Amino acid sequence: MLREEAVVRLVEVFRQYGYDGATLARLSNATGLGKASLYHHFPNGKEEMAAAVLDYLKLKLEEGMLVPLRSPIAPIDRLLTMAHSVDAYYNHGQRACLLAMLALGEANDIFHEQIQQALNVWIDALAGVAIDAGVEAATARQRAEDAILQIQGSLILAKGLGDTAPFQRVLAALPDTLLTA
Amino acid sequence: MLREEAVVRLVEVFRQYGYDGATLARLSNATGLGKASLYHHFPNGKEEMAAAVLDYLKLKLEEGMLVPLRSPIAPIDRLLTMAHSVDAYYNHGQRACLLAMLALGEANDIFHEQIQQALNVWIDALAGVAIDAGVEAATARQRAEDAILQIQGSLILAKGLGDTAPFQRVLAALPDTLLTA
DNA sequence: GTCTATACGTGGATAGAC
DNA sequence: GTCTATCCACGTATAGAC
Repeated sequence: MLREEAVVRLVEVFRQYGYDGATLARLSNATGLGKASLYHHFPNGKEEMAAAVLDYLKLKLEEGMLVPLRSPIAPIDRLLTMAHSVDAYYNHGQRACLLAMLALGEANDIFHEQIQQALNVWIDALAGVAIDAGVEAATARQRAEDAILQIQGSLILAKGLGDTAPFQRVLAALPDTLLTA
Repeated sequence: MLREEAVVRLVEVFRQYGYDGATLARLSNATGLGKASLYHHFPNGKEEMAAAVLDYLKLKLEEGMLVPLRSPIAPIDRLLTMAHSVDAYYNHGQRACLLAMLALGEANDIFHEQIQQALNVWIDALAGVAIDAGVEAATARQRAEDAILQIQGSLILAKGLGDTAPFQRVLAALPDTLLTA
């Protein structure tokens, strides 16, 4: 099995169960690999798997966010495209965010650099759209942070309240959050 | 030791480490009680401890939010008071939220009712302030959800980015979020 | 590269003395 | 009401065969 293929399956386990909940049994099940085989691909065990997962996520954020958010179409249309992608990725608000999962717990101590970088990739890409729309750089950064923070918070409410309406509202308001005062 | 005294210490462990990370060793250390003593107070073990922690949190939310948010002072001043309390409670953005912690992981399956209720206590109290300020009920509810969602999201950014500025901005904007269009 | 088997610590939980 | 001692299952990790 290709390493990337394994990583894709590992992501889901860490996303759903968090770092502590991602047991070797679950990671083994999700990949179809025995525990010993996992150690063949990731000699440092669980910690290396999580690190690989975060590397992969950063890569995918760069591909999946930076490219569409820098396309030559109008800024508002880029944001609508992203909102659509985000809606699909989080299964309309029913899926937790891996970065939030890891950032909240102890795992943040170990993976802080990687979590920070991944968040910044996303925030920077969003801020770039606002800048393209004529927003001043510092303001654009703050609005991009607001957008991410609203997405993250709405995912918590979605899980906690069992209601994805706040998530949908946040996505619908996304162009406004970034481009309007 | 009084049960409530124990619960207060247990809260901190679940808040900091999440449900999986809250091991009996840590719960024992935090309370100063041996494992067997914990089972004397909470016969159903860890699950009962977490349930007690959530009951306690709901109680404290009712006391700590409902009362000040229904005081006879101007709505905007009630919100400023709450912002101050929230800032102190989350240690200026450096402390994770227990509800978010539990809502994101597997624990949400077990404690969903309690998590939902606690969130609703908070949201309802906030919505009440907006209603008192003349906002229509459905709009007030949405704005209250927005306020909570922004607080939760900003706490994730604070941990993930290692920067509490977004949290401070969210708190400063809180009266505006609830009372202005 | 993947497996079976295994080692070793820890987590959750209980028995029973005081 | 708290303790020490103990139990069993599971989590992480490794050895070594194929």
